[in-house]
Amino acid sequence: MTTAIALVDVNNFYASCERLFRPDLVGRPIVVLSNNDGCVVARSSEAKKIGIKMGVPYFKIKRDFERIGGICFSSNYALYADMSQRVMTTLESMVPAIEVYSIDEAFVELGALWAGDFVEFGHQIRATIQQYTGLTVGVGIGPTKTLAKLANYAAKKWPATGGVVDIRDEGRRSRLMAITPVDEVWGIGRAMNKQLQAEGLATVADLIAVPPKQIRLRYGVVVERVIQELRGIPCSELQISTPAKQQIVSSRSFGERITDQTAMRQALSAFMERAAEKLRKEQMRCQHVSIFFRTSPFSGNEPYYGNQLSAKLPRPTDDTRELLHHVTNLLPHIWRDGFRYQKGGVILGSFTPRDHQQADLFDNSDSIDHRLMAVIDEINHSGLGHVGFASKGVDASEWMMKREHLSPSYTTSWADLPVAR
DNA sequence: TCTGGGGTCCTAGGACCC
DNA sequence: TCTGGGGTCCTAGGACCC
Repeated sequence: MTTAIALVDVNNFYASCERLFRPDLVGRPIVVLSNNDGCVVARSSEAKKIGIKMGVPYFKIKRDFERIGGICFSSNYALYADMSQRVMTTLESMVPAIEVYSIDEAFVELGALWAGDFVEFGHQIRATIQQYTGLTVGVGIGPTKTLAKLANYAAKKWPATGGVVDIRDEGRRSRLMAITPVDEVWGIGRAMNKQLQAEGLATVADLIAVPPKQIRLRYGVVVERVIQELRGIPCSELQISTPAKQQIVSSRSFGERITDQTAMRQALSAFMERAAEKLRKEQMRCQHVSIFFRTSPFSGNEPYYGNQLSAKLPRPTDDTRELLHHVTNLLPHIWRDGFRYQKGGVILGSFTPRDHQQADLFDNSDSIDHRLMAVIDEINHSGLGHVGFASKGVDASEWMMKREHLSPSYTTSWADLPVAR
């Protein structure tokens, strides 16, 4: 038998995490909101059933949703990250190799592991994760990642499967493809779907029937690989070790619109502090810094302005002070008065490992700076207090994001530990 | 009033070189 | 009217993902 890959993902992950600690909410529709309590990013099955769409701005549905007993939560990433780790650890204990693909899903190498029936093993994975974490997963099995994804879709779509579907069998596969819309395929997004629909390709079966010679020309290499994978030819290996990051973004929508440059400088400085901390955690230095900000692209009655500016640094750095300096330098070049800015952020790029640095013959301040940053990071991670830089200001209330429906940090803060009675 | 954040990969096009 | 061309490197922007 050829190799087999499973995609395991948690059903309604964020909403399920919230309900784990609120058994009183069983059966009630739950949504989880994006930062700033902006739009819906996760829904319980009840919320899906009553037609709440992914990504819809919460204010548009709030009244109706709450009237029928729906409940909303702000995103609680500390909780989700911790629950995610528990799921992944459980999974790791059951199989030889996994690729953690996102916070709530992982590709699993099944290979020669299981002499018996993979479907049966899938059910075993489900039962174990359910028992250890209280969360329910779906399992899709196929010869390639893209097919495992497709199988996982089927496991969700048809509850009668019991949440586990294996499409290594070609007959089974083609029956599924004949009734699955193309946009359910991993890698086919909105734009490509539109093009495919216009050409009369509605199902996955239609897509893989396109003559191979035409594919690259008409749809590009990305779709070419997608189709190969759908035909059972792997184009993407399991990524077992985490690849080094290529860029770090720190950005936010502001709690309130920013209209003056000082506030923007402070907000971007705060983002830069976080980005620099992430950079040091990766043990990297960067040689590229960008800042960006924009007004809301949605408000039709206001003029739009957004801009981005980047700087190349003379030598790689991970020093917060130096990076903050660039924020201050870049900002005036693209700042325009008279707009109400809704979002901003910073991007770091062009990384080199910290330990492979060319030493400067005449300058040994490097090691001192390094120690200073290390001490700051240590203090900030200790939970005892926070050391920051003056450039971000002292009052962040103006642009800080809103999280008015935040649940307690049940699993990551002693003070919030649930009490059993 | 109110519309996420953090990533990757690919491509087109400009700058520059010889 | 009247154009070099090929290669490389870099960046911006788009598409996609969760």
